[in-house]
Amino acid sequence: MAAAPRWIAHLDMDAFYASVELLRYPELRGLPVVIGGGRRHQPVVNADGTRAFATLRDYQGRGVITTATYPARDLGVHSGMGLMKAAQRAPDAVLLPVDFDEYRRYSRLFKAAVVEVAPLIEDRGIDEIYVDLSAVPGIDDAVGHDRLGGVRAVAQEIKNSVRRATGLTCSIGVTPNKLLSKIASELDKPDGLTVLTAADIPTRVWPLPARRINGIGPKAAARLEALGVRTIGELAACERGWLVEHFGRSYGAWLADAARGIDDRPVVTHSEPVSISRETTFERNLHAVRDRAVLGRVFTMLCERLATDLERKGYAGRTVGIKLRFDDFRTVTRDATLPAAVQQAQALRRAAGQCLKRVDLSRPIRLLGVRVAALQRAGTALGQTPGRRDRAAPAPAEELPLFPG
DNA sequence: TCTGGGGTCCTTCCGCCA
DNA sequence: TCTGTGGCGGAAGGACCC
Repeated sequence: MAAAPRWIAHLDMDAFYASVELLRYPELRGLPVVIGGGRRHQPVVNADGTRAFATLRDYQGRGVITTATYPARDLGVHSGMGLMKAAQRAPDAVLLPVDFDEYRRYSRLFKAAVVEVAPLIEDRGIDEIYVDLSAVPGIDDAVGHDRLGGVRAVAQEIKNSVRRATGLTCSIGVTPNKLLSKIASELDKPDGLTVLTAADIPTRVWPLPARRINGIGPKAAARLEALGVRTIGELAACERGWLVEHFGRSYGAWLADAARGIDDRPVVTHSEPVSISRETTFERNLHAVRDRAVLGRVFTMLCERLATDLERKGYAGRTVGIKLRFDDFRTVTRDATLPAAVQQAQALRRAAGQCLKRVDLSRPIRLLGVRVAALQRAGTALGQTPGRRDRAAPAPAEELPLFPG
């Protein structure tokens, strides 16, 4: 029996963080604004009640742009760009600090508004979701001569609901699967609504760059380009076997399907986290010996924050790991699996300290992170030993770990 | 003065063990 | 007893995403 046809929506909030900030600071509408650089650079209220904002020219540090308004993008700055570099291109652009608590609040608001219309949603981060519309009443109804009128009406209702709840616009793509919907939601940004069927793939999808497929990143796109494949259509014209030869069995076969618009992944309405981590990039590179004291304090602080996160979310984890990035941007990780799950900062610190001893620390360090994986619900499983027999246990931690702090 | 922070998933390698 | 094999879990790195 053929699977029932599906209608899957991808909803993406338009320039989400920047739009939330513009609700708060409406006087910035129409101006180039970038969000990024941590929590510094808060606006200052003048004596006459007006607000003074920092500009990019004031910025010193290693931050990157998290989001930019459309006028800022017109000046050649975009998310991921270093703020120092952006300052050269747009020194007068307004700089606002990130406020994740506020973005999370609006995230909850818009998701709740969608659930009112269609309850089956999959969280894909703070500003986007997938929605399974297949069972929404009226979805298959034609409207006048528009065979897809029901789909458009439901999608428009979702957009209206989000707008009412938040004052923000979003873009929606509706197609038979998640892969195509993700592409479709970007076709008419901002405030877009795009419905595609399989019949639209050759005209609407195939002309796009291969990079527009979610899962083809900069590396894969460059390799495809080197093989003479630039568009999704050119990728669809490649033989599956040839793609498997060049990209491996799994990824090659996936590329072949993706280019043809084939994707049967379900909308997943519930998931558990796999890992939780904390990391920080230093204002200046630190040296393991010379900056031992400050490294130790940061290391302890990261473990304490991680422990707080674990407790708040109700998890403990058996695998504790560290991440280091050196001045040459090389990244190394080390992790260790413990006999029992841990949650407390001291236990994390002890395990992470052991991991640290396995790394050559002769190069200057720019980033330090701590991670916990193999998560279990705290309380139910905390302290239980694993089913599998332990590997040879590492020697007991002699105290005086690296980075005392 | 390049390049944040918090995630997921996949591949490869390695050691252990049946 | 020795050697080969394959499964499995853990470790490390990399690509990708928001």
